[in-house]
Amino acid sequence: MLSMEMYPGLTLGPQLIGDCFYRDREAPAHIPLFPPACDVAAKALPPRLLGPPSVASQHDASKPQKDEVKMELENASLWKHFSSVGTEMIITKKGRRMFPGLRLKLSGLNPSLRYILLLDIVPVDKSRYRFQGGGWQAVGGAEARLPDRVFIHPDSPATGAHWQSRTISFHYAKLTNNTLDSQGHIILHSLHRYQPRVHVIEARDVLRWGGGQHSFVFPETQFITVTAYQNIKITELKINANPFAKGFREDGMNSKKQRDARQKRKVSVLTETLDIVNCDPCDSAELLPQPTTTSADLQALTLASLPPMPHPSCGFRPDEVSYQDTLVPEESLDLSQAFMASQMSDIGITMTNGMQEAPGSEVANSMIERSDTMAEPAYTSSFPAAQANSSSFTSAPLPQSSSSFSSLSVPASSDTSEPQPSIPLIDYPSLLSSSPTLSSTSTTPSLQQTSFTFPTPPPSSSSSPQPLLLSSSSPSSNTYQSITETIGSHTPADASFPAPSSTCPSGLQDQISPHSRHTQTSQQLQGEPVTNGNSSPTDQSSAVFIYPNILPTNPAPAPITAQPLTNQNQAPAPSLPCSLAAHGSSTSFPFSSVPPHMQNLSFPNVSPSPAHPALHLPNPSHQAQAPCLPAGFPASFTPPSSSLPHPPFQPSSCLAFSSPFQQSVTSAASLPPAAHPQNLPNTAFSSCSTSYPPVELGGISQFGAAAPYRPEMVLHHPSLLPQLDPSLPSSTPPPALYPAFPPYPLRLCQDPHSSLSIPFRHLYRQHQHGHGHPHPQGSYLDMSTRAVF
DNA sequence: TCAGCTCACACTTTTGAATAGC
DNA sequence: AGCTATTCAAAAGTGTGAGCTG
Repeated sequence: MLSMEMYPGLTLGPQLIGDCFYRDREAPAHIPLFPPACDVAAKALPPRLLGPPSVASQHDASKPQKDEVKMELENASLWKHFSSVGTEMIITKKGRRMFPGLRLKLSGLNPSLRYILLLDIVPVDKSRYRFQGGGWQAVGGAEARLPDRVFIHPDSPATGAHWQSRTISFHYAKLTNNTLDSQGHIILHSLHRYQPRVHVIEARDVLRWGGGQHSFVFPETQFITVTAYQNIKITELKINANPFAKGFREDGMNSKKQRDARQKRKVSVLTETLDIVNCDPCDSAELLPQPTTTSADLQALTLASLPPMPHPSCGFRPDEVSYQDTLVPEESLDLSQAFMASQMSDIGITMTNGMQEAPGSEVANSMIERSDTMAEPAYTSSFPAAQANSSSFTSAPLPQSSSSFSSLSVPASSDTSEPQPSIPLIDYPSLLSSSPTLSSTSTTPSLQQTSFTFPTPPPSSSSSPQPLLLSSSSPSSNTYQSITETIGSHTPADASFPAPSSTCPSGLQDQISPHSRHTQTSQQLQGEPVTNGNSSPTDQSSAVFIYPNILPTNPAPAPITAQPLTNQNQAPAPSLPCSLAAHGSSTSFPFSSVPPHMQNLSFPNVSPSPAHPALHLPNPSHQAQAPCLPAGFPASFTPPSSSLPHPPFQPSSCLAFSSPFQQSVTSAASLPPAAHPQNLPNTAFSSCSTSYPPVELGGISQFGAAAPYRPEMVLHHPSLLPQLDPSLPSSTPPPALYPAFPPYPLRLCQDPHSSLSIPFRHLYRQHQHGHGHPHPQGSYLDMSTRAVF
């Protein structure tokens, strides 16, 4: 289930609402892809079908070793170096990658189950920052929260074996400050402080958000967004650490010296051009390279005057400049110097590891990023300490103890139900530096145990949203593992990731098998190692993800009945009003922002057919109020900040906080309009979490004709759910697989369009061309519009 | 006036098509 | 004909700095 902290969009504050309505106006023809009926259906679903399996959680608790999921930040040292200076991330209109990138190591996953990895970035506080006096100062309040987007790792979904067999990198994720971004990049405000988060979700649960889900936060990955670097130290660090910026190094062709020389030469050439009379062909000879020249300035000048062809004497080495050379900076680069120098001895190792990486620049980057894992410099974040007055940092709820290392079981609703004004301000840097547990090789993140129930939010009267961070009332251990509270019910003990044979007609499986094969082929073509993932018998046939139906009639899903997280007040649903299940039409749904092999979501039971009354819930207000939202949902409701509370983490600490995705919008709605999330009472479960925030598939670049780079998978938080267009004609709906609300299996397909069912193709075209939407690539299956109904 | 943003620029790396060789 | 290795050009990523904007 989506927590409001995870997906602030769930709260649908004014901003989001406005956004939704804006979209609606702009695309009047746009039909909600995700039928509100589902919300209704979800609301009507019996609690046992919607909530996270508490029983499983308890069961898992008895077997702590089984479901403990660990995540390590492989390049933690690099991050800490940056953080010690004050990490800045450039954001541009076109999107900018993060550097350092998130390089993670996962363990504790079931090798045979498939998981989806998500990255999202949330504000740390509600402050805007300015670089003053050599440091960042909070100045004023943050700008309105932007639509939250989620970046899905391109490998998703992949088996646990796959994730655990390699370094996981999110370097494809891009950050932008373009609020109208259609590329699916993560939209951030400049001069704001953010915290990346990584979520691990069982693939088959991704669309139902009911299965085990783990969220991780690494404090050292916090950064401040900028459009131009403010801190020269950061610039130097980046230049020395990022291969793409090699040209700006002292010995690079784009170094300041070289640039100055070029500029000088340019002026000189211009002068010569103008002064034709005085032009002497021999004059240029003065600038010819002098092999014996040792003066850097002269060399630079010489280089500048050289023709494009590299000259042996110019200092330009076509061969890879050794890191020894490039990483050892000038005097001014004390930080990077110390750091890089400390890594030199390990480069060989890191290179070796890097070669195992996925294709792409990651290897190059990994060469550097990995190197950081070997050394552990003293880490002191340069981010301003929380200031009671100037920064909302102070207001952020803070985990109350260092015990947050341990994963927390979802606490009782009372755990965090009280505001935490009394929580001492946490000086993030100091905490980090004082951490005794700082790992020299990796960082174990804060862990956020969340449960997804998606797309069928548990209807509940529960009104208690779950703060992202829970005060660890029961830090049971110092382990950094999360305890999957819900995985048990959804995760078969065996490794099989079943296209539930028992529930899935063979016909469908046959139908989708080609996709499965195709997917594997695609992966191979992409050079992505198809590792253990396919070794599993289940994987062999499960390229098509048929999510176990959680319908009342479907016995497959395990005992979700007794989950403590589930809203016990959920109204029983004798029948599912949601038409999705009724038709049982297998509809391919392209996630443009999803990796090619994942671009299609098959909704076996989803029928876009307008014939289904349940799909006709075009009432915008309905969405706004949602099934989960009480009628009295305050229009002026202030979206609870998803800002991360200033974590009292210790640097390597695993801040375990239960922030189940099962965030109840209802609960948010029930809060005082101005309620701050941090002050919101914590509920272990949510009633209709996912129903509300419409899942918005933000920029689906894959759909675009010209995806600038590898498919990035960014979802708008409010719309992780593929939406269905009830108005679209349903052509030859496949036989219903499930009588009731469908589980939205994922269908793997290389070409999203080819596998699209007609209705969805139409939908896609509609998005792309239909109403003149500014997004040229039509990349947005912008689920956020769902909120507009 | 100035902080912040945009864009063009030069450089580097990555990627994939084209080609050659076996 | 098929496979592998090499070459090369285009695309993409990077920080810089001038110019623009509010």
